[in-house]
Amino acid sequence: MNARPHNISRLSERAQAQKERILSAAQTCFIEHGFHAAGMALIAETAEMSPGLIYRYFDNKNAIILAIVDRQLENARTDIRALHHAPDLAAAALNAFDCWRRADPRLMNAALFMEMNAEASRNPELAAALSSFDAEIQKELTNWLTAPVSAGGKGLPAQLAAIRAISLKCFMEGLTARALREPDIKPALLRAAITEFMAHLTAA
Amino acid sequence: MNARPHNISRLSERAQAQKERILSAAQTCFIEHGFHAAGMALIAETAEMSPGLIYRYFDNKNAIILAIVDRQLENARTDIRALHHAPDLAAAALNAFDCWRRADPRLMNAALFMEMNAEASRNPELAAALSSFDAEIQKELTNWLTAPVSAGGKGLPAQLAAIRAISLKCFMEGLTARALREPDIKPALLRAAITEFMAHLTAA
Amino acid sequence: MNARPHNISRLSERAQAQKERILSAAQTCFIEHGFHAAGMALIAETAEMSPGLIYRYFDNKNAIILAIVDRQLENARTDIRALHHAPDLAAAALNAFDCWRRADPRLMNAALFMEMNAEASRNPELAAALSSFDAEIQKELTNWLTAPVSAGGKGLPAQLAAIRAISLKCFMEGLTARALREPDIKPALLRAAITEFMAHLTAA
Amino acid sequence: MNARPHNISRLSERAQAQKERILSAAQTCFIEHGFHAAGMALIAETAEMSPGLIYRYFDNKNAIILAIVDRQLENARTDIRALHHAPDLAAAALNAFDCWRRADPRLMNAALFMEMNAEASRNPELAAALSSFDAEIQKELTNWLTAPVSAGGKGLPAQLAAIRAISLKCFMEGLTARALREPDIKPALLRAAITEFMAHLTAA
DNA sequence: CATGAATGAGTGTTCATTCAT
DNA sequence: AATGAATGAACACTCATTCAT
Repeated sequence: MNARPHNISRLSERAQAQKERILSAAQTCFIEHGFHAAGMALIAETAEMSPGLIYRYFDNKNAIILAIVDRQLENARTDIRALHHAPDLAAAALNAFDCWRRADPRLMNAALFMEMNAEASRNPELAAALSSFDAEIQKELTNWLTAPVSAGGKGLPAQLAAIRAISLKCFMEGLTARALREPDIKPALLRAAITEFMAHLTAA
Repeated sequence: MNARPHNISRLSERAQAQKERILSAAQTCFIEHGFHAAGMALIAETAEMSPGLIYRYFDNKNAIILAIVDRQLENARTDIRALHHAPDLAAAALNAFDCWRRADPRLMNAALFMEMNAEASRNPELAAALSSFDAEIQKELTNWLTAPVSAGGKGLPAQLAAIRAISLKCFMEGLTARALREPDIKPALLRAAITEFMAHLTAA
Repeated sequence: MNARPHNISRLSERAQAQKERILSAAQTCFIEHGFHAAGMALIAETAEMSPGLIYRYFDNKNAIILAIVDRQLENARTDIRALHHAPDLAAAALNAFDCWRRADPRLMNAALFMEMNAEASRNPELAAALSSFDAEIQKELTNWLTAPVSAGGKGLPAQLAAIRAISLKCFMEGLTARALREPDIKPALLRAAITEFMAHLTAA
Repeated sequence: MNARPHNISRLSERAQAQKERILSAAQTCFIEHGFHAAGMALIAETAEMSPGLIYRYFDNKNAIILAIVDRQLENARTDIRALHHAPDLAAAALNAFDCWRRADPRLMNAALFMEMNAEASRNPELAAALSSFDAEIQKELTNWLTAPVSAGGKGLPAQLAAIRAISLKCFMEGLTARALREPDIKPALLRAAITEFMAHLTAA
């Protein structure tokens, strides 16, 4: 009766699972070796499949890179949104810092973030993805900073909110570099820096 | 008698000049194409010498990358020191932003900075260089922030200065990402964000 | 009792139909892309079946090529026979020229003819097929040229007929190359050349 | 004194010799396996060099194919010109037939001719080369057929000469196919066919 | 009978590195 | 000291063929 739809669904599920497997493997490889040094053969081996099979699911290596970036951006979006409604902003930022240090293939990762930025300066498609993501984040942050306090916002005037959003992006992205260069930074210091900055950020 | 030392010295001078020529060429190529995409043939051509000759002065491509990173860090050090004595911090930061956007082969460059960070996450030697550089900068910034106003400092207590130094590093490195992703950001907005942050940074 | 034969016959019929479907698809693909550039996936798609299924009917791609060549030769045979009884030889040759230029998947095609000849120089099986086809054509042409005029022939002595048959084969096959290299040749010129040659051919 | 020019000349000589070595190897491979089936690795091995080295002398495989075709066309041009001044046209044509059968890498070869034609239907650059060659030959043949007998020509009117040139191209190219399909054709028969056709061709 | 996911050897091409000169 | 021709392993990618379902 519904046998056919069920079958179709299962096939599609499998394809999706395969794509996921490839992306996870690719992310692991990219973090470990970089976009260029991670060869398709290594990705295939990591994904436990033949190199040829990857091309059934992705047109080429660049498509994989783009998909990875999309995934990372999606994670970043989630992080940002969590930031909005966090009762304790500083705690949320500290948690993000912790994530960045780790190499969990499902999470945003500092090294990958650097690689993405570097690669974008030569890969226009990737640059476009990052650019549109950036605009999106800017808007979201501004919305949050302008929203009335009663709605969980910070009630800042629009002009100031735009400026503060830029500041916040700078600070958070700079934190990414910290996660790479001082992964063992004294938590108390880092917390203090973040807390202080967040206080400044949301001040009227 | 002293003919030999004299000769050696002249040879050494020449060797140094050759190394310099290679590094300049390499930096130009790396900024324009990235570490991976810039081939030895291109570097050799840019340095106006044969590919083979490069290997008389550097063991391999990686050694060149290391040397370039050292050079960039030296540049960054100079920038930082200039920042200290700048009458107008915000103006200095804005100027730095401008430099990053450009691909001037003699200057620190945002894309190369990202590439360095990405590469460091796989190359321990490079990571160590960046780490020690980081510590150095942290110290220098702290010194500046703790120095009495009469000495051009900001007169902050040591504990607070350390925290603010971290903040400043975050902000400035985040600015690097901005230079890549929003090279055409409205200058007024950027200036406002920087000015505001700097005021916060040096507040008691 | 006769259920089985009946079944077998029906299966065989179906198998034949499938083979036909594959060959038609393959011919279309080969004409459009050549033997090498036409992949099994494309042939399968054109035949509206899965790649795997093709291997139930043909051992490998080469077997398909062989079968296609056989088909093309059969077409050529038919063309030749039609030529015999044509009231106007030149018109028939001109018509053939037109067919060769086109990429009609059901007709002999100039590019495919070249590819066949090229491939035959490496594939003995194919060479043998072409050779025996050639002998057959030679015989048929000779018969036609020696047959009395009353029987639609040209009434030439056997020795001369053999020579003229060779000439005709040369000319017609050369026409194939013309179809490829000068598909837009002025029809009047071509017609004149063909007419003149045909007159020479059948002269006593 | 002239040491440098001499050196330069010798280097250039070497490069030329290498190109020649590659082309000879490639031609051998192409004749034996076809343009597609002959891989760069095989060509390199045949030329007794590494695959990478080939790319110092040719941009890509297609450039090699084009160069081979140019070489073949140059040979064909020579053949055609020899045909003009031959006291015995038929003998010259028979000699050409003999060359085509052989696989001498320096001579025009029937199998390669077929491959060229087949490939041209997919390779526009190659098609253009063949097309311009064809126009050149047409002109040369027409010149010869219209030239006064006193100048070694055949003294035909221009219109007729154009038609006969087409006929000759057809016949000679058809002969190519004969060389492939009936390499062991009875020489007497072939000579008779050629002689007869040539007589027709040059008749007023 | 039929599918299409999967394989893996193969493709043309690149490039860091070496070495005879 | 300097060259640049030469290497060969690696790269991203393709495709005829197989096989579990």
